[in-house]
Order: sequence, then structure tokens, then C-alpha cells
Amino acid sequence: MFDPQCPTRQLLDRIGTKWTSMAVKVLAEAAPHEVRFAELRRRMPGVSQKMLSVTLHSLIRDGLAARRVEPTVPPRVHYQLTDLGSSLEVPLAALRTWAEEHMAQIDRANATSDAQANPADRA
Amino acid sequence: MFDPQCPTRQLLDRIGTKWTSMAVKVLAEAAPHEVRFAELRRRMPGVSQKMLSVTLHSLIRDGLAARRVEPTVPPRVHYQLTDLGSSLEVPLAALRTWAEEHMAQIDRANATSDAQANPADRA
DNA sequence: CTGAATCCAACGCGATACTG
DNA sequence: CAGTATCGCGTTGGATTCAG
Repeated sequence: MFDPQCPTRQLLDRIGTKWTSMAVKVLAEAAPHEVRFAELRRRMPGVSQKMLSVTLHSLIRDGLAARRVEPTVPPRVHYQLTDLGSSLEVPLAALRTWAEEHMAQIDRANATSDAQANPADRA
Repeated sequence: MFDPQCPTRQLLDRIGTKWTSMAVKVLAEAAPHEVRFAELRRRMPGVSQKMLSVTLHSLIRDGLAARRVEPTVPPRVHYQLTDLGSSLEVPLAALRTWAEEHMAQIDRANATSDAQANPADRA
């Protein structure tokens, strides 16, 4: 590609992955409290152990979240958004609001397109 | 998945595809004027003919863009955002702004993580 | 409890060639 | 000019298994 450094592309590549935005949302809702791994899992229906782990480590690597381990056995691991992560939550929330307000319109547009493409499903 | 109907998931699946958000941006910048296919291609460096076509048809199917064909030969096809598409541009622009202001921080966080992971690349 | 490692199916998307 | 059709590679991410 011509500009893989385009900041918007880079950001969309991240929040476009399946669980990233949901993790940010759950962490943001819990803030300023930390959230444990298992609790995150419970609040993200459908996420697999592996993908939650991968997603969280991406957030940490990007400086969007922080990790704290209690050296007990078994260990307790806590996560929370950094200031950077919290600042991302703002435009992300705006996107969510738009989605909740307008996705129904998009669904209707799709239904209309389908109806025009297959006008004879009454066979 | 538990809730594939989650509006936010659906929206992110769309704008997460490689060219969708860029197409929306270009169309928004040109508004209220229409933009021809070739002109879109020129303004989206790196996009292939196929992916631009696929992207635009997705936008149309979702009711975010409209298509107008001049029945000349060769044909001229014009695109523009619908009101729905224009409304999406608002939160999308917010995301772009965030990206431009903060992606450098994310890059730095990544560099730091890499440095800690490979402290001995001076071999 | 919190992970890492492996395997594999599904999808995104780019290159290329063909059409009206 | 503005597409559509086909092919193939790389990546995403789910299931499963092993480990501290």
C-alpha cells in the first residue's frame, strides 16, 4: 500500500479487530477500577480465552491498557485503561452512539437491496 | 458469537474493512459534489479497481452512498454520500482526529515494548 | 486462575484477465 | 470508462491442549 503509516489506517486496523473495541468499552465502564481477566471474560460474551489474552496484550503493547499481577497462587491479574486508552474511548463512544442510532437504517437499506436483487423468492 | 447483532460490532465490521472509511472520507470531502469512479480511484492511492468497486457497492447496499449513471458510451458513473453516510462521517472524523493526535504515542509505546522484549539486538 | 502454543477453517484483498 | 470473474496468498480468530 502507498501509506501504511496513515494514522487512521493504523487505528482502524486495531479497533477493527474483533474484540478490541469491546475490551476498551468494558474497561472504560469499570474505570477507575481495575478488572480481572475472568471478569473481563464474563463481560465479553463469546470471547475465547486465547483471543482475550491476545487482545489485552495488544492493548498493553499499544500503551492503551496496563496490567498488574498479584503474585499469589493462583495469580490474580488486573487490567485497566491508561490515560491514552481512556482518551480513545471518547471517539469510540461516539461511534457506538452512531451505531445504536443508525444501524437499523442500514439494516433496512440492506433488506431493500436484497428485495430488489431477489424479487422472486415467492416461487 | 453471542450477539452478532450488536450494532457496534456490525458498524466496526464495515468501517474496519480496508477502504471503506477512506472512501467515506473522500466522498465527504467532495460533498455536495458527486465523484466519478476514476476520480475516487485517484484520490485513494493504492486501491485496486476491484476493491474500490466492492467497497462502493457495500456503501450503496448499506444506504451510505448513492450511484448515478450517465447512459453515455463510455458510461460515466457518479457517487455521493447519502444523508446517512454524511452523518457517519461525523464520528469517523472524530476518530481520524484522535488518530492523528495520538498514534505517535502508540508507536512510541510499541517501540518501548519491543525494546524490552529484545534488549540484546546489539549482538 | 491466567495464560502460551498449535492446528486449522474462513475471510480479506490483491493480481490478473475479460466484458459492455 | 466502469465494472465482473477467477485465483491464490496472508491474516484473523476459534478450538483445543498444555503449563506455572
